[in-house]
Amino acid sequence: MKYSQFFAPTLRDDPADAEVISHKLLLRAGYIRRVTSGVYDFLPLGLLVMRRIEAVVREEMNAAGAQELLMPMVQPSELWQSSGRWEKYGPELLRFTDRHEHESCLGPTHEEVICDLVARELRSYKQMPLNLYQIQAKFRDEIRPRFGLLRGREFIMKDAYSFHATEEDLTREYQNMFATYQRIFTRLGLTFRAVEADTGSIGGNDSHEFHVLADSGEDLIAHCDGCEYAANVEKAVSVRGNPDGEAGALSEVSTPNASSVEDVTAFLKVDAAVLVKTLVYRVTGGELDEQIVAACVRGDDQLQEVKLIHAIDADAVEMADEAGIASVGGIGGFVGPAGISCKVLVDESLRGATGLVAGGNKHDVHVTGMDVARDVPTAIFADLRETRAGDKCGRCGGSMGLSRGIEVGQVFALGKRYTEPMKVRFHSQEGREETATMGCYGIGVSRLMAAIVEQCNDENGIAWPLDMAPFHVALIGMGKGDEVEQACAGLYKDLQAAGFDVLWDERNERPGVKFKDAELLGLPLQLVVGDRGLKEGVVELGARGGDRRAVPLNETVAGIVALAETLRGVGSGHGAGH
RNA sequence: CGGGGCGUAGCGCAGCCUGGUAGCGCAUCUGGUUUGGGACCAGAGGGUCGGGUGUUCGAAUCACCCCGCCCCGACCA
Repeated sequence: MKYSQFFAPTLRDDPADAEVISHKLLLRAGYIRRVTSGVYDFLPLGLLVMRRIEAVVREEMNAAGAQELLMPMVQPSELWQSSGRWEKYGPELLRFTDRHEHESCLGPTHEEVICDLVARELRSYKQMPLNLYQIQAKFRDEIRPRFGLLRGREFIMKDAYSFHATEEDLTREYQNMFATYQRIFTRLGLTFRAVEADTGSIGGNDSHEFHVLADSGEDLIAHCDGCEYAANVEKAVSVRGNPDGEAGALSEVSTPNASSVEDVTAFLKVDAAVLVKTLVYRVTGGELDEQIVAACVRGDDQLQEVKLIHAIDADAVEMADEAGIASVGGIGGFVGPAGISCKVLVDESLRGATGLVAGGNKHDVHVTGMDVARDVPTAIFADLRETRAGDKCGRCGGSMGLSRGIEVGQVFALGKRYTEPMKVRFHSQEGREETATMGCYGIGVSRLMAAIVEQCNDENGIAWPLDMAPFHVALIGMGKGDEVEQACAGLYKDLQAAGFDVLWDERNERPGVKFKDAELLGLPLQLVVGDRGLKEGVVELGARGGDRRAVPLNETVAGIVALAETLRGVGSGHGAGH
C-alpha cells in the first residue's frame, strides 16, 4: 500500500475522551473511530489487524476440528422464550419490535439459534461430536461502555458451540478447546492466564476464563504462588486466619453513632476480624424471589455478591433499602445476624467463631460475645467472602495474589442447560432418544485488538507483534530524485513477492513525520531508503524502537527475512499458559 | 440508575465568573523556500458556540429544560 493513497487519519493529540492507552492509540493511529456510545468503525488499519487475529483464530479452530458457519444478528424472541432467557437476560438484551409487531432482539450470544439449528438436523449419535463456530458482531447493551474496544456494546466475537452424546465427550472437547485457546493466545503474543470462572448469565457447570494480564483490566483474578490454582475473584476460594475474640455471654453495648466497621473497631478497640459485617439484600429470581436475606462476613472481608447469588440460587441481588431492612427487624448501620427475621447466610470463616461483635438490630447498639453456633442457630454457612491478597490457597496452602486482567476468552461446559429446553435430541447407539450435552467457547476478537495494544506499546505508539501488524514493513523513502523512487518501487515489489505486507511511505513529508507515523501505527520493521545511502549502494533496516543498520541494496530482502525471524523468535513462547 | 465533569473550526483548548463584532495551537488549501526524527515565510478558507425555551436593547456568556460524551459509583449496614 502506498501511504499517500491510504485512508489512515492520524491524530497528533490524544483525544480528550479516551482514558486507557489502547483506546488513545487506536484512535490516534487511525485504527478506529467512534460512531456512538460503545460502537466503533474499524478503519482499514483496524480491519487489517482484525483479519490477522481472525486468521489465527480460524486456523486453530479448524485445526481443532471445528467448522465455521454464520448466524444472524437479529434473533426472534420465540427462541429466547423457549430457553427461558427472554425473561432472565435483563436489559443487556436489546429488544425491539418490527413492523409486524414481532418481537426480536440483537444477539448478544447464540446458544438459542445454534440449538434451534442443530435440533432440527440432529438425528443420530453418529453426527457428533459437532463443533460449530462463527466470527461475527454481537450486541450487548452494556450499562456503561468504556475504554474503547475493551468494553463496547457492539463487538466482534468468535463463538463456538459443541454438541456431544456423552458427558465424557463434552469433557474431552472442553479440554480440546482449552488447549486450542492456549495456542491462540500464545500465537497472538500475549501474556495471559487461564482461571476458573463463574458461569454468569450463560449458565452451565465448569468454566474457565482467559485473561490478558494488564493493569487496565476490569476483572480481578486470584492466583496461588505455590500451585496452579487461579480463579476469577467472583469465584476464588481461599482460607484466612480466623482470630476469635474473647468468648462470653451475648451482651449489648452502646455504640452511639458508630455504624461503620472503622467506627465500631475504633470505639470498642477490637480487631475488625472479630466484627461481623451483616449486609441485607433483596433477592431477584429463584426460590427466594422478592425476599430479603442477610449475609455475614468478617469486618475486614468483603462480600462477593456473585457467590451470594449462587449460594441462594438467585438471578440477582441488590442492597435492600431502609424499609427492606426494617421489614426483617433490622436497622441500617446496626444490623446483626442474631434475632433478625430472614434467612441468614454466614461466611465459612465464621463457622464456630466465638467472641464476635455484631450489630444489635437497635439504634446505636452492638452486641459482643457472639458465638455463631449458639446465637445464630439458623445460620446457613457458605463461601461468601472475596479473596484478598495474602490469603492461603485452599489447595496447597500457598499464598494468594491478585492481578488485574482483561477477559479475552471463556470456555463453558454447559451440559444440558440449553439442549434440554430446546429439545436437542438424538438416537443413541442403543436406539434410545437422548438429549445432547453442550459446550460453548468464546473469544473477544475486537477486544483482543485492544488487549494486544495494552500489552504492546511505548511512548511513541503501538508496537505490534510482527504477525499482528497491519503491515510488516514501513518502507520509508527519503530525499528526492528518481533513484530513491525507483529503489523503493523495486523493494516494494520484491518484499511483497517474499510475502511481506508493506506500507510504502512515498508522501512528500519530512523524515521526522514519516518516522513518527510509522512508530505510531506500530509497524514492526523499518526500511529506510535515502539518496545518501543509495550512493553507497546501501539501505537501512531495523526493528521499530531499535537501531537501524546499513545493508547492501541487493541483500535487503534477505535482511528483512532475517530480522522477521528474529522478531518471531522473541515474540513466540512468552505466553504464560495455564 | 445515583454523583461529578464536559460540550466553542477536523483535533487539542482559551473566552463564560463580570452579557457588547468568536480567538489560539495543530491540521487543511495556495505560492515560495526547505528536506535524515512531527520545518519556515507569506497568504487563504473553515464555527447553527450540542439543541430548545426564556431573561435582556443585545446571550458562547445568565436561567430552565432536553440531548450527547467522559469519569466515579451502583459491595462494607
